[in-house]
Amino acid sequence: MTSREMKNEVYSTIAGIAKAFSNPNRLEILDLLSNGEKSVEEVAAQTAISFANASQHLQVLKKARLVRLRKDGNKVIYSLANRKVAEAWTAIKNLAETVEPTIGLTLQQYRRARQTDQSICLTELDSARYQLLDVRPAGEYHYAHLPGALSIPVNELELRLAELPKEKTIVAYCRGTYCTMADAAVQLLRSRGFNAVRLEESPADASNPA
Amino acid sequence: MTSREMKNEVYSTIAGIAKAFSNPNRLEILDLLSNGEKSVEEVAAQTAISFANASQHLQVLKKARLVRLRKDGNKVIYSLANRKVAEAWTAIKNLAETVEPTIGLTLQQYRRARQTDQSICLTELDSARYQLLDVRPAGEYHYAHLPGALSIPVNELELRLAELPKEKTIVAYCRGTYCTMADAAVQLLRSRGFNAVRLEESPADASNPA
DNA sequence: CAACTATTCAATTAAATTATTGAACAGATA
DNA sequence: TATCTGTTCAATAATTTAATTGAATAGTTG
Repeated sequence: MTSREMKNEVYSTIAGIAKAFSNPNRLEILDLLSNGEKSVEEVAAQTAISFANASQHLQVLKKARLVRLRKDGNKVIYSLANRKVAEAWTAIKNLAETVEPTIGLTLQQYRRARQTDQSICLTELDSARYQLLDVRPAGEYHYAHLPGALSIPVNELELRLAELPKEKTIVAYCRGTYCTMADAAVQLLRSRGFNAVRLEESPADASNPA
Repeated sequence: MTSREMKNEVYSTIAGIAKAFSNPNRLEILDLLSNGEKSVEEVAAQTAISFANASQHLQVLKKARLVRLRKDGNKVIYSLANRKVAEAWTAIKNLAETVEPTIGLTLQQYRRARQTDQSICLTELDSARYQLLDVRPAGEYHYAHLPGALSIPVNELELRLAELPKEKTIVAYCRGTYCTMADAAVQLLRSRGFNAVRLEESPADASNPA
């Protein structure tokens, strides 16, 4: 094996794994799986990806060994292979937001239009004045959640407003920076007379700091 | 802007940047530029990439804003855009080596065959018994190097053996894990009666810890 | 100004990727 | 065993990407 042969093999192998990150649908799937394991069906439902296409992208991620699967009855449940997958994904997100400021501007524009661009950090939280609220599906809350957070999935929120303390500011969070469930929750809560803001961080960020 | 439109735009933008990492030639170029700025000519010479093709890959990296360029006379000099590029590249390398053990095995096989698989860590270094040796081209040494290291480019090594202390073990390093200049240096030094090993780390690793 | 150097651009070809469709398959349920 | 459900596979078409070649460009040197 010559030096050139060794390098070609090594760089090609790494490029093959990096290629798994090069498609927007797969990135969205990685963000989703960062919040807990999901069946193909759920992945397709939670994204705008067709069922067969979601399966195909999951195959690509599997071939790159970025995800694992287990079978549960006739379902196939996918999850991230290990912590380094989320770390690499975070590093790429970080890099992208640095070199391509339009990402931040797009987010800002989306949130400004909904008046949900205000957010507070975990370190500013004071349980006397704030109530953390996890608006993700219950399964994701059970997989991992921030200490002290209440779980009310955004689609049940309207029916369960009574569970929330009127006198505190509600701090809603969801899957991460690019997830919009917390925005919807904040808008709903405000329309019902609550004080509400988004949380700056997400559980996935918190366990995989930048 | 709907939630879906926002997500599509954000994930597509990030995927576009991630795509820049999905080609083996570009990864080799990133490793090269981690060791200091280079002209297109130098990039092509140091890799197995043709001149026009190197230029093309550099354009791709430029479009993804992973590299910057400056003009010097009639040369165009490329360098990494910022620290986060090297950080993301390191995260990807780390991930790849974890999920794809063949990378490590290939490296090991290459070095075993040359008896250069032995290496020592920076923390084990004791300047009374070891002499650090930087065998990269002089320009890369001047861009950044480890404290206490001597600079003798590997292609000049044979003529400059007299500059090395016979009684110490020579610890050679080059561009990084996948660079083979230190292996060549260790082989040459041993054939001339020196004690020599590779250094585990590289300057790029040292300034961008995993 | 002519010749030279370093680089980029344009055109081409071969190969890979993406999304869609519908068929195939494997496990669970009746 | 027949049927249903969740998933994968195979075939296709549209789009991208990669490498090669040679021409074009911009700055420098004689």
